Amino acid sequence: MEYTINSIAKLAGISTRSLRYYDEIDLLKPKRISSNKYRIYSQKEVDRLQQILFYKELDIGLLEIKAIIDVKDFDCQKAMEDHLVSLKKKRRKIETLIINVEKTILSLKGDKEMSNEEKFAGFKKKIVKENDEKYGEEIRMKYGDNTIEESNKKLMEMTEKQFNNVEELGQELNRTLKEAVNTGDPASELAQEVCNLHKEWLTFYWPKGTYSKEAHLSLAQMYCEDDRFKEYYEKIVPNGAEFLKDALKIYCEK
Amino acid sequence: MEYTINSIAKLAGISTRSLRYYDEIDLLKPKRISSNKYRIYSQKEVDRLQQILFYKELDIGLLEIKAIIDVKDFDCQKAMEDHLVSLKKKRRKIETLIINVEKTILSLKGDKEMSNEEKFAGFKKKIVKENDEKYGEEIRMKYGDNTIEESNKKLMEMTEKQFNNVEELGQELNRTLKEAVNTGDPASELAQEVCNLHKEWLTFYWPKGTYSKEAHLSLAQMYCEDDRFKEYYEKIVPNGAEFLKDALKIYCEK
DNA sequence: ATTGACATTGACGCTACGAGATAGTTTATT
DNA sequence: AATAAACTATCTCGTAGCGTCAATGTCAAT
Repeated sequence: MEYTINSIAKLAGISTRSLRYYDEIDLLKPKRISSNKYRIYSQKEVDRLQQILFYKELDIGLLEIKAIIDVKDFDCQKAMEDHLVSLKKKRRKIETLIINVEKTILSLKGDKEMSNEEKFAGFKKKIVKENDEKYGEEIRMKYGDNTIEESNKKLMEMTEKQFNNVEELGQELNRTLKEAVNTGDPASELAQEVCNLHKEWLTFYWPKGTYSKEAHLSLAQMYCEDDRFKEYYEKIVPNGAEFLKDALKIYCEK
Repeated sequence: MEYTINSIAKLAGISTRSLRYYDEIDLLKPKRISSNKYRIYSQKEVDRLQQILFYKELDIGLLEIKAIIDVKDFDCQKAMEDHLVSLKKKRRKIETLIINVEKTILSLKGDKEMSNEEKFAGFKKKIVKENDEKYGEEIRMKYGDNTIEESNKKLMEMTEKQFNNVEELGQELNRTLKEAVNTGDPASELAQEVCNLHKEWLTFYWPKGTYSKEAHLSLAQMYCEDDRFKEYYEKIVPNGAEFLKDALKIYCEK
């Protein structure tokens, strides 16, 4: 059975333009070109297209799809897991955006009730307390009482979603740190990505406008001097605290 | 105080390329151009840039930001609410992608436990039952027993998140339907968007590959002939069932 | 006078096509 | 057989928000 471009397009529910594009980028070549220059596809190409569309629905880029299908010993599972991570990252970003837009709308309304948030106040109070007990002293010493109060207030204002969000961010930070330590190079791209995540993570707990590279670096040094911090990061991965400090040094000074 | 392009860029933490681009699209013009063709900014422009960056952090497009800032009686709150809707839509999409990628990974592992899902099995059973009682008969008549069993199975396999997802989708469907009925035109863009949402909603409950425009259209006709369906959509908005049928006719036949 | 840091205006690249122009080919109708 | 309708082809521009050269001009310091 042979198909023209239109019949295969209708079969798959995509445009002929897409098929021409897939031909152009060598993702899906027609079986042959007829004498009148028409593209002729066969069942084999239909099958391949099915695969392409399957991965496309998962929002995977066309070039990666090509690799998945063509490269024989491609680690498909790893690709999917990586993709999952990037999707979760996007979700976190959107969650944050939604929360911020909602806050903006509330402030436009002049409405400061935030009643839903109060429902989680007890829960969050606990987190604040833990956070304060763990790191309160250090931050207080470095930046004064005002900062820590602001930080707590900010935490109090977090919605439950935001909390989940930052929890997930923390997990990603830890996971990426582990990977980065394996590279052994605090200047590696991965290590600098860790710093980015760490910065994101920090800005959740530090009040608005507090963040600066200097403060970030100073915190990094604390990480190694203070045994409690050190222990925390060592538990995640051996040499974690030291590595993070080195990476942050490079990150903050460039 | 006057600023060069570099100083203002560092101040705001963005690239000079961005500032040139903002100039190009008339989003942020420098106060004046010096004799050597350099862009010179003043405090006023810094303030404006702050505003721009605020909205940019909410992921609002530059052209819309321009409107928000420049158009005096711009309904900012409505813009934010619209934006919120589109963000939630994106979130839903990503949630679905995540679920599908997770399923793909599971099937790659050959692991069919889905233990987390089972936690919600009881909860979902209830939903399945309700769904079955409401619409089971009709679907059974039209498409046979096999389909409804598949449908239930599919529902059973849904994670709680997916459930929330489809709930939200249903709400958007209802909301959009209300708006569309107000236009009065079943061929309007909004009405056709309703059809799209309805299709999306259906594909959650119909087993894979079942969807066709014919089946969709046939369902639409049921909506009007059957009082229970009619009542359901009438409750959402007067004339809802009739309008949806007309819109779906146009949608399915084009 | 030279160097280095900063400025300028292009122009291409990125993603996955949509849309349109223009031209040739096949199929259906009169 | 003539004509119209439907289908095919290639080519080009546009999308959003810049990053990244490239080529060139300007300013401050050595």
